[in-house]
Amino acid sequence: MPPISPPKIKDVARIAGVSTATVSRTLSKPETVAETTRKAVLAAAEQTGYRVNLAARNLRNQRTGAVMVLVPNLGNPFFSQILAGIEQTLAQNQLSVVMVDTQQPNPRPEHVFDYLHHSRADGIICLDGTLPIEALPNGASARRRPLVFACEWQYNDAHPAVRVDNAQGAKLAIDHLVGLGHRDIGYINGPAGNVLSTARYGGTVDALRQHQLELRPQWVFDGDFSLDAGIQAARSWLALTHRPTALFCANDETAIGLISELHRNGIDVPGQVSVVGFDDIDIARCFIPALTTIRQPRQALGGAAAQLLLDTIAQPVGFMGGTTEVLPVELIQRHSSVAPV
Amino acid sequence: MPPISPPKIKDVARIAGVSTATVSRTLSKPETVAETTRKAVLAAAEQTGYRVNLAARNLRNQRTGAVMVLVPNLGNPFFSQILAGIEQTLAQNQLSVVMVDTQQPNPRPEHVFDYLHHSRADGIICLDGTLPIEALPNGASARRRPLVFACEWQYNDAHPAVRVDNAQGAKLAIDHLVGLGHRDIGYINGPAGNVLSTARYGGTVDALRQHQLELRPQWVFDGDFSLDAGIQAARSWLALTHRPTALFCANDETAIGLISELHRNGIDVPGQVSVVGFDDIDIARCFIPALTTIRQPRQALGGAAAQLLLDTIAQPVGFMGGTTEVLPVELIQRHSSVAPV
DNA sequence: ACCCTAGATGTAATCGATTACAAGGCTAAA
DNA sequence: TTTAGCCTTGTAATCGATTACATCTAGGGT
Repeated sequence: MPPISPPKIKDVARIAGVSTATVSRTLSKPETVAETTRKAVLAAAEQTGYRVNLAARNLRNQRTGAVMVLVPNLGNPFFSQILAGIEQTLAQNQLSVVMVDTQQPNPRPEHVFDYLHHSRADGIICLDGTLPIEALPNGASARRRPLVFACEWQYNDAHPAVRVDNAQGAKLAIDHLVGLGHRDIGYINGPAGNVLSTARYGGTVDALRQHQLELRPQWVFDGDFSLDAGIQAARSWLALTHRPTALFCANDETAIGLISELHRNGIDVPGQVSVVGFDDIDIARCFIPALTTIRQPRQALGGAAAQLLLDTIAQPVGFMGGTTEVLPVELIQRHSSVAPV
Repeated sequence: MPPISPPKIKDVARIAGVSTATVSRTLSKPETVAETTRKAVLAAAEQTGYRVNLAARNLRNQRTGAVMVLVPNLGNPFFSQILAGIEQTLAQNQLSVVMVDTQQPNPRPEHVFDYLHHSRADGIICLDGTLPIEALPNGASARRRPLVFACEWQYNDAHPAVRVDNAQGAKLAIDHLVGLGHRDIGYINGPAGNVLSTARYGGTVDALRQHQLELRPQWVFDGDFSLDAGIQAARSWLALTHRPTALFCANDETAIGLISELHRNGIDVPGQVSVVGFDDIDIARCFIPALTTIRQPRQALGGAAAQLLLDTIAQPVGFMGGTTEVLPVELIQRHSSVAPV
């Protein structure tokens, strides 16, 4: 069978016996068209199975109907709920979601510019705080599309952002551990240079200081938010002569890797060391021991970012304020943290 | 500052002192243009920061440069690796990825048709085996875009698909448990009507039969791939008078929910009951006990689906064969399964 | 009966790129 | 010198929808 070309607005117009302008009006502003005409057009549209050609509409309307989401690592399950929140909010506004993994194996720097280009999307949600978005060629920034950060962000940056209160999360965790009686507390960090790492580390140091405690350098373990980072930290902890009695991890995956490796080496959590995570990923409540952690509302965060982008897009041109929306975090107390022996 | 309109091909042409046709040719087929001209055009393009307008190009070229991925639940972390595989392969082919969650709160049936519409995407990857893609209005199927299924699929369906050998996975799990000495084996199913549930259930029954064993109806627990399904199954198992000594779960999340709830009720895994999962999600290796499971290559599966779609798109029009690519699964033996007491 | 207005519809320009075809310039063979 | 033929470039149609503006019709007011 030959490939039948899809019906165009012209076909509908011909069948309905009107002009293309009338068809277009019927579909977008039905109230401006006479009752009889409207019925005829809708019938013709129905009969032909007409659907508007988006490329043509977008070209004419100078928009794309799409939002680009820049994800530092699509394969990381942490992002799935955020993406779901973004998608849901945008779909309700007839916008489609284009996902891009910013950690491509072939990182051409001009890619970044392509992402932000006006003909690609009506706006951008960036989950990657390390993307060099300021280094754009000649005057490109003036014709950039609205961009909001979600989750991560950039310092000294004028872009709107939605994030959780990471320092407050760290404080909740530390207060909790100190409240249980811990005084020797270690910290497993996220990737160096990551804003979340920095904020959570800073919050940890500050919170400890408020309790007249100090974060000893040898009790700070490098990490990268992965399970393996937790495993590595466990080995470092085991090698210490003077061990902290509690460990706060920059995220749940690290906490889980940590606990599993400690368990493999005969160390019981929380019996011999308490552990607190960050994120409250789904599995945290079913881990053994159930993980004490700082919950961040991931889906809501995605939804808020999408809404903020929609608001920014709706603003008069040129406006690009730096609203930062900070969502609250919550301590979820479970079984991986108890009073020290 | 006023919004500067972005440079168009006309502007580049004017600055380079050539026609728009020459600019277009320089950019897409440089070898057809004289050396001198090429340099002038490239310089002008560089100077203005010209980027092609994709809506215009797509309209003219009758393509969209995008692939639509239909995900049954974007928030489910299981899909993240598959999505990463898809994105990576497509990005290498200059295609962008539009993600759609098929479980919208407002499920208009004509949405399905919109997804498949030619002006939305050059092709579709569907991870949702339950989408009613065959129920399309008048002749729509003739002008549909290539579609491949990944992970899930539809029975009696002519679409290409990439999946793992689910029945073989079930067989590996059952053979493993029987090899350990188990004879009383239960199964926790996925959602009713889901092709994966059906295939894994069927594989389980067949494998048991090969060992002259039977899957007792009261040892089959309903589920839906969630942690809570595992928790529910644990309660059902606890309520049994005659309990199976091993449980095979339709996926890892269910297995983790199951083990956590058993643990909460003082039942040790694998001491009192062995558990095998399916998927080998990241955390499986760090769960306590480390989960014995059936690994499916999720990223590779996504990549293969994307490649299969690319191949289908490249085929002469009209061709839409039903190649089904089946990837192998692998038993990953860890610590949640041991010989019965 | 006549004019004016509001409402309905059609005409044609427009969005920005691509490309079939035409046309010009130049080389080389006759 | 002429002409065929190649290489390069320009002209203008095209993709499909939207919409400013022009046009036409019907009805109301005087």
